[in-house]
Amino acid sequence: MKQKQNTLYVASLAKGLRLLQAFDERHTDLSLLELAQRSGLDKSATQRLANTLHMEGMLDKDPDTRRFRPSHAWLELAYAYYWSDPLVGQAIPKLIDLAQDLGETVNLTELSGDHIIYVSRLPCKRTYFAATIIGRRLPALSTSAGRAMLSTFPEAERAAAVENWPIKKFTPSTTTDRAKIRDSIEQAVVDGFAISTGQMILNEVGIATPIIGHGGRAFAAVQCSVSAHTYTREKIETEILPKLQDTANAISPSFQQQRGNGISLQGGA
Amino acid sequence: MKQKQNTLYVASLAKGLRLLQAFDERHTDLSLLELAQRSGLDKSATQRLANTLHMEGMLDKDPDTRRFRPSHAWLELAYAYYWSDPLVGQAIPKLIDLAQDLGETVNLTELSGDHIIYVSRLPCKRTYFAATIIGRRLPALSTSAGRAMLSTFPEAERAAAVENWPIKKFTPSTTTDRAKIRDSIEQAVVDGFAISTGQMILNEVGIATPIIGHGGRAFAAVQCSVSAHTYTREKIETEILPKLQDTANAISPSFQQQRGNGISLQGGA
DNA sequence: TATTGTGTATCATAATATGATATGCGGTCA
DNA sequence: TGACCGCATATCATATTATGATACACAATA
Repeated sequence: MKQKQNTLYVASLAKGLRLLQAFDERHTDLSLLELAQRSGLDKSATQRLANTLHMEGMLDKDPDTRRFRPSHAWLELAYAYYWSDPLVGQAIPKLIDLAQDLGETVNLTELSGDHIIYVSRLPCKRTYFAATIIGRRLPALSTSAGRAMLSTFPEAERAAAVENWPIKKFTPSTTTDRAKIRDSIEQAVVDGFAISTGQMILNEVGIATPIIGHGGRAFAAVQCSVSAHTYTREKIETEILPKLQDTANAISPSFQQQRGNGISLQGGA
Repeated sequence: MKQKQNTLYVASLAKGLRLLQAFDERHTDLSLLELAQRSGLDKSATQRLANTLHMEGMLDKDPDTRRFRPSHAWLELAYAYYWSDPLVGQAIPKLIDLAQDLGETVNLTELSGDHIIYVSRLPCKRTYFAATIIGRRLPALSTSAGRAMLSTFPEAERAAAVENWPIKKFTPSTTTDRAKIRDSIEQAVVDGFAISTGQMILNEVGIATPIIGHGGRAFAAVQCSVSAHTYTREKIETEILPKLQDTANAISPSFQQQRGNGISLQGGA
């Protein structure tokens, strides 16, 4: 295992973290060997590290199948995160009101490097599972929320992001043409909001308004997802947008701190 | 640092985890020295471990104040947890419907040792912050959800739990008399649901129905919190309870796996 | 300017993690 | 039934890796 430079880096800890990150939507429970394969560690190391994580309550272990799974401790970490994020406390009451008012699913998203992450979600209607749980990361360029945030950035940064940030194709109608994405963002600069259709799921419309923070830049957005079957563009602009913008504007002034732009805060390479 | 037995336990990893667990509702961001104090590690160890966590993206670091904070990665872990918990996928759609139907806050809780933990929350009205975020752990005996789950346990285990499990006083009206808690649970055995008043917050009423799992035992519950000012006991029993029970019953049959009773799954001591 | 409380960097030492190897255990197939 | 296979678990000598005392840097305060 490569030592990342030296003496200020505890490799064992990093390896242990790699084990945690081996779990995702497609890998919900893992055997020892699977864990070893997914983490790239050898059998012995995996054994010791997984055992340690189990002892410390970070991994559950099925006594019959001997397979490991995320433990409740993972939710406790999320709990601690929420208290530490100054935006969440300000936003949640207003988001609750908004969701009840609209009767549609409302999300709070933050910028995390070149992705957005769902920090808080208030589902009001049944949808697919991934749309109901927090912590999901998506390429910023492919989401209404990401485009809304980017629209508050200086022109040069917007251009750089459009050019370099990753894109992923989720549906046949996901936009992979960066020129079109640029247009969408530039439109958001004018409008103050962003709309995207069918980027993640067919016939799903996302509407997002930026939460303006430090220096006029937005690192968060209020987002709403509705069905294209029940909402026309006009209906969205008259019924949803004003309330969405009011909510974002109401959150903005009470939130002064910058966070999570992924350049200054994150270390490593 | 004591080596927990030997050779199958990586102390550095455990120490790193202790650093993560140093963050909670009262400690949202920590300096290096605070981190050292709260984790019980010396300055050098803390420095190396915190630096590693930062490099790996598990801790954000404010470039000005040099203080550490939980990173978005903590939410990603929660995301992975949700996929791994077989109950959540079954429950969420039904909980959404329930919350919309009732217009009141609905929670999904699971048993985690002798505590309950909020796994999913669907707030419909403004409340205090801690009631809106997932991952909160509370002593099972002090909650309607915990009592509802316990009511499905064999008599001997119920008795043992009432006697030994922890209690914490949150409000002046939190019940600390274990005899009364026993009565409350025995009543739930008969009724099939549990109600508690003012345990966490004054004038807050909690109503919970167990989600029956493996072998008739419940390790999860559907819970609803309402204000005693707007709901009488009768109103709760007629308007809320039937729907709550329907939801719990609808989830139960589709959920066969046992999880998280905290005895068989957790290791260590 | 001196001082205190921080964060950061360095380094010799030994304690700690390493990973090859061996054992145990439960299935599956002939 | 017996041999086999896959996987989890245990062991142990080795040197790689973490250790923590110490020294330095920097900012805020007095």
